[in-house]
Amino acid sequence: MNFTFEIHSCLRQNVRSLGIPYSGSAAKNFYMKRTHHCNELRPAHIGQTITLSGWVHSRRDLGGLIFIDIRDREGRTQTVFDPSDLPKELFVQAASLRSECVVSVTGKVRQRPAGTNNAKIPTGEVEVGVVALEVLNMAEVLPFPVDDPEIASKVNEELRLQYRYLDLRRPEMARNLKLRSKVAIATRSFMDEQGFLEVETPTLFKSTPEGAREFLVPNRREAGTFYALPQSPQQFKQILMVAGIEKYFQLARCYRDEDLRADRQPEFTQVDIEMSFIDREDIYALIEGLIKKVWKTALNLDVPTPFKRISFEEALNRYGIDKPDTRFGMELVDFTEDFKASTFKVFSGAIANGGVVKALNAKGLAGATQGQLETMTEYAKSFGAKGLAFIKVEKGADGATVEWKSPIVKFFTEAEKAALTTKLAIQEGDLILFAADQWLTACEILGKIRLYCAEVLKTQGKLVIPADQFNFLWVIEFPLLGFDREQNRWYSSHHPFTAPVADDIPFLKTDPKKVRGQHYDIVVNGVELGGGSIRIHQPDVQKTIFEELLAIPPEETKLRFGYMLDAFKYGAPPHGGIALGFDRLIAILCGTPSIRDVIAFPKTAKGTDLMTDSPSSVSAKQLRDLYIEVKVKKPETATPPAA
RNA sequence: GGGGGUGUAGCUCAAUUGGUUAGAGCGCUGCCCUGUCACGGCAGAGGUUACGGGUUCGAGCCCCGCCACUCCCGCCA
Repeated sequence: MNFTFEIHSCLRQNVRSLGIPYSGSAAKNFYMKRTHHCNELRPAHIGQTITLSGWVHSRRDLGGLIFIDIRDREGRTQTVFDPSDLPKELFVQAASLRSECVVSVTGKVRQRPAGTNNAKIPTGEVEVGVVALEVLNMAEVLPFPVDDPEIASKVNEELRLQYRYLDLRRPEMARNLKLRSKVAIATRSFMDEQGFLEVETPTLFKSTPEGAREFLVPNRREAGTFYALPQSPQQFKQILMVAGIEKYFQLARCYRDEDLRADRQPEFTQVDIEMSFIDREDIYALIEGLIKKVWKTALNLDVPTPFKRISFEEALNRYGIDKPDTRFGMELVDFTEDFKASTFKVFSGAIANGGVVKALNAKGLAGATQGQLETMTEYAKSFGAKGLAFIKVEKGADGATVEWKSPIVKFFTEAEKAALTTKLAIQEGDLILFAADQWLTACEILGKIRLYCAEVLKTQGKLVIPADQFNFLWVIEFPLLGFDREQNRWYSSHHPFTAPVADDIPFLKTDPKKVRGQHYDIVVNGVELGGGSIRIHQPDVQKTIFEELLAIPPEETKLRFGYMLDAFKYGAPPHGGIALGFDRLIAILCGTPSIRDVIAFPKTAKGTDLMTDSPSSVSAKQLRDLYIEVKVKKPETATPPAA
């Protein structure tokens, strides 16, 4: 009671000294400042008078006694309004509070009565006996609950994005943002310890229409010219190496105007890194150190290093994908030799055409439904295959012997069957799936099916992957170039600045397909976390790549990359770098499949922001200033003339 | 650009084969309640079944269109 008086008289004094009339507890500009966060109070605080500020998380009104849990960013604490200690009006005010009102509460920390501790929250041994309440703001009834994690996590994402400020109040979302901040800071401090400089690069850049579609920004000062938002700071960071920065990093915002996915947003953040006078090993060691520190900071886990390395070719051969999830087996097995002379023409014919036969054993999936087999067949067809060959290994009709149920087994010889049994370790209950096609296609078909089978086995409880298992992997020795049949020309598998492996340089002009790039991807649990390369630092090699292999006309090369080739003439050090997808990194650490859950204000699958309703149309004057004429117009919502 | 899924009360979901007045839990409003923490009890309000057409005696359900969200393919040097 006395304390209440003290606070109010103190407020009054403060207000008077500023010459502002004080209107009691309704004063808007001054309030009781918090002394503790809502996750802080423990038995050690018993007896202290403290102040909490935050939101009404939940209210339990027992009539003669009211419990209110106050929540702030850090946690929550139970406060008790007991009419025997309080002025009546204060108790009435407490009864009128509803979820998410903003309050400051002052009271005495006390032990909870025996048997009423709440083991679910860290502050559950104590409570605050309220002596003063200040309502800082009322809240309307919410469009969805933020206090119940079970319901809140199921709320339609559309609604969550529209009221993102409410969604972010949920402790689960607050935790994600907190972890993101911690990791960003750990990254900066690690890079600083390693001698890197954080340099900001422009986000108003030049259009370089290789690769992803760009966001364009019209230039008001010269009609018909545009900036582009960078897809990555690639060129700038290489120029910084020419500039002698030696070790650069940046938490860089990047923009790509491509369709979205759960793990792709039109703007995203990458940990962008570049170093001079290094080779691939230096990058591996640096990133392994960074990951170690990040995992320790975020999850208190010790990540073993160095990471395993696997070549692109081996990754495809064993897992059918260049970002393998190695937390489970089900590897692909090659049967090209075994079926070379098979009477089953689908197999032997593919081999005669220069293709391969591969198979995988989905252990325990013999009971696959017709629908599941159809889904897998669709995957195969999407790669151009005619169908999907399979064998269900099940108990025979007699209940004792094991039978291979499949439309194709009748074509197999005993030797072929024996090869399958041995190499795939076939047992009752297995499902064997085949791909017979060109090497890459066959691998990719089974790679896709392998992941699908794992999903099915997971839902059936036959495959269990611990949540804290992180299989890091370097994928290396990618082909430098791919060939586009339709356009009849070579393209960079990654980007045109990637240096060829030194031993392969002679093949550049004779057999480009054979040239491996000094490129590396860092993969964890089937997710591509990042990638990079040692760059070309000799202008003549770079020119060869641009003009002879990528067949970009010299004038165009000059127009688009001239400044870079120029820079390289004046002493470019050997250099290389890497970029890690920061949003994906945080999503993995948070255990969520969608990066929207780790971005404060993400966009929907159509690239809109439901809270601000952007993108939106602009005024005719704005368009005129930018020399822009809009040809296709969205029908405007007609404003009815005023009555 | 293409394929799949979803859309019913403020929220999460039901609604048999197309058949009476579209239900439940939570939330909300009112009343009661001094140890709750998913408080409890009683009562009540709340619906253009996303939207626009169509078929039918009759549509939440079937058909066509359209919008939004979502997952995937293409795309993402």
